[in-house]
Amino acid sequence: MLTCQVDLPRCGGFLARSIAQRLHFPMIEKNYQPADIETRMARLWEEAGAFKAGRPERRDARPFTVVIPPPNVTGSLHMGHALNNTLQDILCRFERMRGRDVLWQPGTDHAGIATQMVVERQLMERQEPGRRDMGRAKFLERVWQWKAESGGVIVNQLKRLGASCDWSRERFTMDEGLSRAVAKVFVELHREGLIYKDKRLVNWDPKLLTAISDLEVQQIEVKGSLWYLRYPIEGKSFNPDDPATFIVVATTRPETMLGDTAVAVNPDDERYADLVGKHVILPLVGRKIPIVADEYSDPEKGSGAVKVTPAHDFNDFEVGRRHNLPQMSVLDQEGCLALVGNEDYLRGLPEGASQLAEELHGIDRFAARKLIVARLEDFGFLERIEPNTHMVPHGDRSGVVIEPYLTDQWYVDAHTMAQPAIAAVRSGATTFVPKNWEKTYFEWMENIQPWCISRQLWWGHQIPAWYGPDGKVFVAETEEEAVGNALGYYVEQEVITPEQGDEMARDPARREGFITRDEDVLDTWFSSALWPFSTLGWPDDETDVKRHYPTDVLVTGFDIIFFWVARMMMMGMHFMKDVPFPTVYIHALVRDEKGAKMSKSKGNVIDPLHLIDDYGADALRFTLAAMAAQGRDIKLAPQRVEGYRNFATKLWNACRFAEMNGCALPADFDATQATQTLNRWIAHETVRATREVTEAIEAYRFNDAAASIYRFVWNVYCDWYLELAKPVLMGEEGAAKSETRAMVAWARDEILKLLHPFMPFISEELWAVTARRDGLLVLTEWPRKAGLTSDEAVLMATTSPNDGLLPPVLLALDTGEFSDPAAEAEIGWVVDLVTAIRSVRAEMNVTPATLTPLVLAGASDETRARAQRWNDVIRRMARLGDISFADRPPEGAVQLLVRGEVAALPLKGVIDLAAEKTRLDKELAKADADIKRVDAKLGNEKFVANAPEEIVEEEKEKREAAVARKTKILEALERLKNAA
RNA sequence: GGGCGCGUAGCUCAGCGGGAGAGCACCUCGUUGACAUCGAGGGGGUCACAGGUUCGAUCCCUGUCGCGCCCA
Repeated sequence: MLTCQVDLPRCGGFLARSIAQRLHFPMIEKNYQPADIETRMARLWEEAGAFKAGRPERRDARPFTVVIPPPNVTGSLHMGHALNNTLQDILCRFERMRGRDVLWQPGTDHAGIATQMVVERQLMERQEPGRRDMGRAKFLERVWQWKAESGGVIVNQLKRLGASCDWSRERFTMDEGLSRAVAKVFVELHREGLIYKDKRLVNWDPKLLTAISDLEVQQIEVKGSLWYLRYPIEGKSFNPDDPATFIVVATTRPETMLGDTAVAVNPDDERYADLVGKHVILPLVGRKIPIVADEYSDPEKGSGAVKVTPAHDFNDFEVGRRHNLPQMSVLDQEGCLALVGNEDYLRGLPEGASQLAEELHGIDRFAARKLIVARLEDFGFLERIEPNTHMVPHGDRSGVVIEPYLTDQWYVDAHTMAQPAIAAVRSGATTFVPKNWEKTYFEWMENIQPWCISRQLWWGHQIPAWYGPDGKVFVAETEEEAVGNALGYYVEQEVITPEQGDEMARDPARREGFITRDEDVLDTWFSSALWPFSTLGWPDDETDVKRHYPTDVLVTGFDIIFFWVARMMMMGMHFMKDVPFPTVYIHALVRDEKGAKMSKSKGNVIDPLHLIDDYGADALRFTLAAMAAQGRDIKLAPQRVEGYRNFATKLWNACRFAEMNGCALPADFDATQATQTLNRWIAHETVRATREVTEAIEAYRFNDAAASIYRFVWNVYCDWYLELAKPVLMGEEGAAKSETRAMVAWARDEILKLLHPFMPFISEELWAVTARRDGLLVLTEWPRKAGLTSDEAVLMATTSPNDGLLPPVLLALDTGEFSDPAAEAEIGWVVDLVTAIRSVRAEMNVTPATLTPLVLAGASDETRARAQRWNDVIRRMARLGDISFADRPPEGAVQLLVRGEVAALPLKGVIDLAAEKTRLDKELAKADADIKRVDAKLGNEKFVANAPEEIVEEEKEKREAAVARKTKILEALERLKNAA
């Protein structure tokens, strides 16, 4: 314990420093240097294993579990990560200090497409053989190699941000355990019929050559055209000038006309009523196709007739199904016309059609569009072209136009799996914060489509399905099992002999070409969906699943509610029979200061690492927390970060001040037992701040929590408490001084605790250098709300959320015995008096060097006593000469109203009497306006009758105060007149 | 077309049934014993618009206008 017998400031820095050194803790450096602190504190936490879950002393504590939204292994920290992880870290550090056994589960996502693209690009840049030339095995080796070398960048960046994850438990979606979870889930869902293979239209990416899910498609508005084509009616001699010989169809995709298998008109469209059931001859191709009636065709749009191309359009696919139309692909994987050798296309075509096929074969879809339109025009089939702005699907990764494409893919029956997930949110088992996101969730879940989970990529979890020579599929968790099943089956079917079966089972080379594995991999989000339990060891070891599932809260952005949250809900409900988290906190998107989404192409990306370099991780974190109000996007201006860096500096200097004044906390100090009014006041304010910060974090109101601690530190502790304490700290030794020193240190320590979740680095550093400590701040107990007994605190830390032992009273306690209205009244008076004097001095242009006297006129005994007690402080802070008392204010003095009494500054000769009259007139007008407004209310019978009693009481008090004020102002004006 | 959200001080944003707030910017003053990364003071808003509910509306409801996002 440090009790300084020496008056440190008078001895100067040197002595203070040497005393501190003898007491074995370092002095606070003169300047706040975030970079230096961050490195050292990070190391300290690491060495102490501070973030480890399952610390022995917390074995019996209630766990608090959060799984990180795994960043892409290719990623680097952007503002969204910074926000997301800051908020999670605030919660984790907060609960850790509250005694919980915190597991913040970190890890990264293999990010199938993104990672494969990165490595492919690298191969290209190095002019090495491409993926296909290299072969699957070798390519995958390269990806793993890349992952080992540069895959961990983002993890280190998260550490720089201060993320208190249990890094010893870092997982990767493709590590062995998680891969086993993926296989098991696939096999079980397949067995239950919830995963199946189907041939239907998918969103095909012609650049990446893979199917993608609906969610990976972005609809982008494109200025295109609407082409009006004339399709000749069968049996009539086509004449471009005779509308009776053709039907006009409007299309945005003329190049797919080669694959048309019908023309559709609306059944209610009278214009075409007599054509339904007849046929048209497809221009250029010569194929005879029917005219069908279908609701899909909108009479208002285009010509009212549409061509139907079931293999290249999602709507047409449905129309085709309803009318039993053939599905005819005319494009290949890369979006080029595929006509030569295309049996579906060539079947039944007239002589000469193959010539067209040869001419157009292999041409890219967009070039083909031009060619086909030109050719249609040549023959009079093109009626006109209209400009047309419409939505065109684009791949979110490749950026190219997506092609609806007919292929075999694996699907999850999302509709069935969504039902329990919907019910869980309906019942409140999981709630969204803010609540309005539930609507978005329901909207999507209730209209969910089959989820295409297969990808024609190499990097990812290869689908655990094997095919026999007849295409029969064998799904199993391991190759051994699948092959066993397959060989058994074919032996039984007498396709092979038992001896052949044995050989194939023993030697993979022998079964090559007989049994082959599905080449495709799973959608990255398939493994992400298992994250809340796969990272806990499922299915191999359920110990941690039992302790940590369901997790406590998920913190994420709204942009991945569909991608991730919804799918975790489905998988969690299915495999764990419970929600993955009772609360989903959805935070905003971080935008640039103009509100634009940050993107590389716009060049408006603010790099969080640069902000950390410039202002420190603490300042960035505090900024993000302070701006994370629910329900609004964050427009980030770097200036805000600078402001919060200044806040850190302010705190730094306040701690230096405390140190220079020998402020230290005696071991047995009890803040509630303070005797000095000022000290009782700051204890009261500290408890209030504690309550505000605690309740705000509990309610996920990060901005309120940040605002509370900011205001308390700067506008209460620094601006008033330390200033008011100065005369005591500079004065004679004694009980008052000792208590004040202790209280300065106590409040400082409470501040460091409250601030820690937001600014972990500087708070930990200051914790270390301001006193000898038993342990790190990160593991120090959070200040309890007043009235919370230690038994209750223990209960809170050890009770599990579902056992109903947590009494509601713990969640809403007031300041209880810490409240001290008397202290508030006295310090409030000092604050008001000083503020009023400062204000009028500035207004009257009194230079700071001028020490004016103060006369308290007609002061009550209480005011006289207060003025004497606070004489030094008031004089120093308000730049006064001396303070005296009188029955009436002296003539020609400026008269201020402070809590109903007159404080006069005799400034005769210093001030401009006319200006003072103007000032008083203004105040008089204000008082009159107040009285008038209140009178209007109180004069309203309905108000008095209907308004709550306390509101009416309040209004009456306001009126009395305003009237009293007015009286004093009138008196002041009167005296002013006499002085003139 | 459907859904969600937002229009509050010059800027970025809190507040959300009972007298308009913060930070930054701006203006004035300041080498006061932690801090100029600071201190003191100040100016600045018919809370988008129009109706309605209410004793009372920036706040609740309806509509209009403007902006953003998501889904078709």
